Amino acid sequence: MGTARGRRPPVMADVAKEAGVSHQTVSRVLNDHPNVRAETRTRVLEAIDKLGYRRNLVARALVTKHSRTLGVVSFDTTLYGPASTVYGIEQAARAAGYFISIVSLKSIDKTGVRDALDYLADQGVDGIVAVAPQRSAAQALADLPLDIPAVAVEGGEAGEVPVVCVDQVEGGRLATEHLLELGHETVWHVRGPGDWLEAEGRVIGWRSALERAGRAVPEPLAGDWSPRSGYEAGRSLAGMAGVTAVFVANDQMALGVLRAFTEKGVKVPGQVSVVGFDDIPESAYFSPPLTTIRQDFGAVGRHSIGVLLRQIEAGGPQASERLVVPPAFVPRVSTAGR
Amino acid sequence: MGTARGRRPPVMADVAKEAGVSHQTVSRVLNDHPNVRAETRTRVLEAIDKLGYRRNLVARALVTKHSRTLGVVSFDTTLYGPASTVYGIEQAARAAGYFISIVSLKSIDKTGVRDALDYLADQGVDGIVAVAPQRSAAQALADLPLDIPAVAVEGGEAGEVPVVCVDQVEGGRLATEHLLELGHETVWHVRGPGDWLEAEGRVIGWRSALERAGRAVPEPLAGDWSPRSGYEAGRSLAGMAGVTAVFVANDQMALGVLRAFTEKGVKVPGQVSVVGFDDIPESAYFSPPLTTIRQDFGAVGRHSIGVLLRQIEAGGPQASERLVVPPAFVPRVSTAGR
DNA sequence: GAGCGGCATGTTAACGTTCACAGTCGTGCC
DNA sequence: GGCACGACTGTGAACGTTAACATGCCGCTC
Repeated sequence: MGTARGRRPPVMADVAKEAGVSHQTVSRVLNDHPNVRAETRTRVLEAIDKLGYRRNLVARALVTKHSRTLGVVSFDTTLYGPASTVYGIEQAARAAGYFISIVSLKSIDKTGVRDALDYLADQGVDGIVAVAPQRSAAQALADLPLDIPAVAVEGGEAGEVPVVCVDQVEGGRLATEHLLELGHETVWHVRGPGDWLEAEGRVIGWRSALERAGRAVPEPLAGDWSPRSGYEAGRSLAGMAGVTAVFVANDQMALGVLRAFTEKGVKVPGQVSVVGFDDIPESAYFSPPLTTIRQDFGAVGRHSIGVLLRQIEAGGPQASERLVVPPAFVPRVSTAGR
Repeated sequence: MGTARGRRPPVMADVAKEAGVSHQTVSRVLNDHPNVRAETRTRVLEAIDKLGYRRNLVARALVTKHSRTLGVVSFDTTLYGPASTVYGIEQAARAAGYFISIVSLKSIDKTGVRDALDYLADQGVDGIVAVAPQRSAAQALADLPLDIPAVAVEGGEAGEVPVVCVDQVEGGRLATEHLLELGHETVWHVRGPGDWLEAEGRVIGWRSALERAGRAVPEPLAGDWSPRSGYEAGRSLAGMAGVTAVFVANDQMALGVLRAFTEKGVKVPGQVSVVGFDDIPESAYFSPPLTTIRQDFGAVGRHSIGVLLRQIEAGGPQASERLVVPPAFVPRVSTAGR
């Protein structure tokens, strides 16, 4: 019928007039306020439907001071790990009725983190999830005086902000113990970049497993998560005597190691056993299929949103907590007994 | 210097009082309005600095009707392609001073797309980038009466909305011609899922190259992008006579094909040559390193934001355009002459 | 039947910004 | 000396929503 006068989208007042009530009653209907007569409610809903009214969330945010938007700070969302984490976060947030605003950082310096957080704070997010896998990022986050609820994912020692992470140490231990149980004398390690907490945790797990078993602890080889760095580590390892088992800190580097071994004629798992980390979708089809440690990114996302929302509902930073998600061992064919 | 902590954050009026001017003058300084005396400007800036004032973007958005936020709709951002595209979009948007709100869809039905767009529209985004690689998604987008500027990435035939995409047909052609030039009689194809426009484009490029050369066009094998489906296709191909060259629609499936060939004892590139698509970071370290077609996701992201911003600045949908990014051929060792 | 409490609704005032308009100067020109 | 004009600044009113308070009405209690 004669509804749309002008092109301007309808506002609450238009609905109110159409339904013959006040705009406040419309607001009440929209916010499920209990004290509205059923008959009035349906009349309002009909008017809303008829006019195609949509509530203006910006105006709402202005007065409530809640935008129902969560900020996410991340690094290189092209990598499988961060991408999966962010995906998990996004799904969990949307399920809870929140929007997600994302900032992907290239550089990891303190300024970058500070800028990203400011940027999000400016926009009026209700809370922030920081995927902070590097020591420097975690540090920057911890140092920042935050007036907004926040959660660190894969962040370091619980400081001000609660942390949700996968138990990297346990993962490193699982991988190493598996290799030791197969009868290997010791286990070599290709580690991730020094600044990454995940890399650190895996090293710790690996070392502690070796030490507990009373085995020699070889010097870890340095990698940067890329297949290329794994390839180079693999070339080194292939030339060394006595290497029969390698724990590589992620699947991509493990691929590089496998490649190097193939080129050098080193048989996997015949001569050397290899364990990766992450369980990327590809690793089941490496040559040979890679034994690895799986991280449940979905769970990490859900937990981080859970912790964050609890904080928001409580109206401010809570007692800082640390939630640890266990990793899972995924046996395939790249490992074998001595 | 000392921001008053614990107090209500300062607003424009506070700054105005501090600087001894009106709130409007503060607004002018903030918006780089020309008619402000230099001395006044510095006084205002000092007051801003002193109070630690930050402009409330929500209030600003309410009156200007511009949120400086762009919405992104995507599917399974866990996959390398979508993840990279979204990353490119995010970087380009931020460089242009825009925020990014993301919705990752699981299901691809029309309702899902509609809901996602509504969700973003509610939030007051200034424009929408839809990563719509499936026919159904592109269709849903085209059918929707959008009152917001939008761009489709990897969307189909240019309908109402402009499209930015990689030239998939050209990519398929490049891969196929490369194999033909090496002397192969014909080229087999493991295609992506039927609903995906990218899969379709690659099939078309492959077929047209074969037809132009007057070669037989084998029935393509169906895949779903996963390494597993590639593995199964590979097992089939390994059992067929006369297969010497295979063009696989993405690198992940190519990995599965390589794995199947390895298990069946089929030598690559000795007996069969394989070409992939995407150039994921891993593919240089497959066994053997994979010849493939690279997509420039960064360029796609930049272009889509460019097109979208042009539309926004023009104040509404423009003449629909179609921007095509060329793919690049990346030779490695998985292909060889007959 | 006066008083009271709860329900259903309306009225008015925020929220913090920008926009439209209205001043107030000082300057240059005839 | 008056007048127009431009530079600079201030005033009031939006924007569309929710919060706080006010108002009427009904039924119940004493």
